[in-house]
Amino acid sequence: MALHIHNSYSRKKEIFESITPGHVGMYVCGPTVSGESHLGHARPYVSFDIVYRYLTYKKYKVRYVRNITDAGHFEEEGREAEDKVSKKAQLEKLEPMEMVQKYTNLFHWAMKQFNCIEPSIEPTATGHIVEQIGMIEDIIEKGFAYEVNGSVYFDVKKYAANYDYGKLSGRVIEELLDSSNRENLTRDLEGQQEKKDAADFALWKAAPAEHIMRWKSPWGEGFPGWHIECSAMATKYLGPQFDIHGGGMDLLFPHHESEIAQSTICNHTAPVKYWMHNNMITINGRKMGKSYNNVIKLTELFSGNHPLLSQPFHPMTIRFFILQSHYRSTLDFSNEALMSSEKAFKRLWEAFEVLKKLSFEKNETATDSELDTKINTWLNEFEEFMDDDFGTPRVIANMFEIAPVINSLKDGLIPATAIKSETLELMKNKFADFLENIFGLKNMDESNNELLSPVMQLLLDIRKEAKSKKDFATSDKIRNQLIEMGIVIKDDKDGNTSWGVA
RNA sequence: GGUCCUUUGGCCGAGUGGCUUAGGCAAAGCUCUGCAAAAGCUUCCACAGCGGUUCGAAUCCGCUAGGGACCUCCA
Repeated sequence: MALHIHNSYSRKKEIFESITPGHVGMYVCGPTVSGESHLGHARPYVSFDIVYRYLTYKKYKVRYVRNITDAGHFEEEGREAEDKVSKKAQLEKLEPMEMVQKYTNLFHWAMKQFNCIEPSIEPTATGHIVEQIGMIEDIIEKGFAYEVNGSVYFDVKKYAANYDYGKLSGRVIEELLDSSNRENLTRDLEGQQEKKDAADFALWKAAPAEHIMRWKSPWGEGFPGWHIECSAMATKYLGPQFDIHGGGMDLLFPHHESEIAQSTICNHTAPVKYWMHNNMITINGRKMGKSYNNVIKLTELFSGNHPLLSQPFHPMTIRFFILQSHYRSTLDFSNEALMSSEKAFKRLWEAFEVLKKLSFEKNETATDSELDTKINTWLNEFEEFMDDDFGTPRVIANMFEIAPVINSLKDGLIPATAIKSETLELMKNKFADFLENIFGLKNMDESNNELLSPVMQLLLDIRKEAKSKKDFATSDKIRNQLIEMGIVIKDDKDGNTSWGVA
């Protein structure tokens, strides 16, 4: 089965065929670094990390571009028409670039915690003012934008007369153009008057005097409009047409719709072959976002320092939590759900560790051919499920089918001869490929360091001796005290004892 | 108000026109164990309501009810 991707543009699953054989160009809308990332931000970056990793697994050479929006998104229709970044900077008494750097660093740190692979190129909006201005000039020249009082607007009505504006987001153009249909626009919005039509959007905004971030342009000092950076940078690094553009569903309109319009005018072609949108993370059924005041920041999640959290959560728990649902479904967050994921992930990972150590003599025929066949089916479905629009939850379900088999093989509850050696090898390969390489998961327990291991071994030896003398007071003391320190020891069936962090 | 989406067992979450017992967590029982923990086995068989299409629907269609997203910065 070939890879199928749900294309938001057609609202259907389509067979994935890259524009250039063997290569994939992928652009994902990155963070606005005017504040700390929260749980909601984790979803797209983990989801598209999986896409990136899976495409790589499928032998594609992927150029993965993810921008940093450090010029801020401008509230072009906002009450005070001010730059989010500059406003907060004043509150915090920081240089705008200092603050932007701070949150960029924090974002990178969080991505590393999540074990997300760095994008191939991570362009910044401030670093591409020239390209953005160039693109705007081009659009004006082609007659699809106009200047008013130092600002430049895209002429949506003219565009819509020639192209399919609104298709991606399912908008009806007449409705957008007829402002009386939109209650929100009955408010008195600044800057609205200078537009030819309410549906027009800004390509360039003249900067008010108090605006800190500003650049010279053919239209005076100002700053780039809301959508142009992605069009400019995607075009620069991926060309006029590229394979995948990703982002959150909330960006469908107007952001991505506008991107299509801008790029189409400049490049005479629709920019993106496959649009992918991840769904939102909700909390008590409501989207997590600043406007709802229900944000849990990543630092709070990792530290457990939040009223809704009973404990800290490891980044891998969160990653696993995200993978347990499909990227196009809403995912409802709760402390309980995360605790459940933590436990599940631990169990799965331990089974994986056990699997890596299993080694049996060569066995050409399975005495339990039914089991052997089942395992092979489960394993082969890994790729089949991923090919079906990245069905990570189903892959995980299959892994949990196999986990008891692994543990039983280790404990001898299932004899080694039950399955073929090659089946065991396939298990090892598939688990390593999918858990580590594609899902990007890794061990939560990093305490297995060189200093601690021999010390633990010593303790376990002493305990073993005590047990053999039926000195349970000593053996229990060791076990209980270790538990207090957060280390759990487990007596295995083969007489050995393993340990790990609780 | 407009457009679109969604509604699955105690909780989280896949899934599809006719055996998937999806899976996880929680709970209960059992096995193992000096006792634990871990592990294994077993139990818990849901698909908002009402109609319709069909030989057959949780899965398709319609209506009703609830929830949500977007229309404004938003992952």
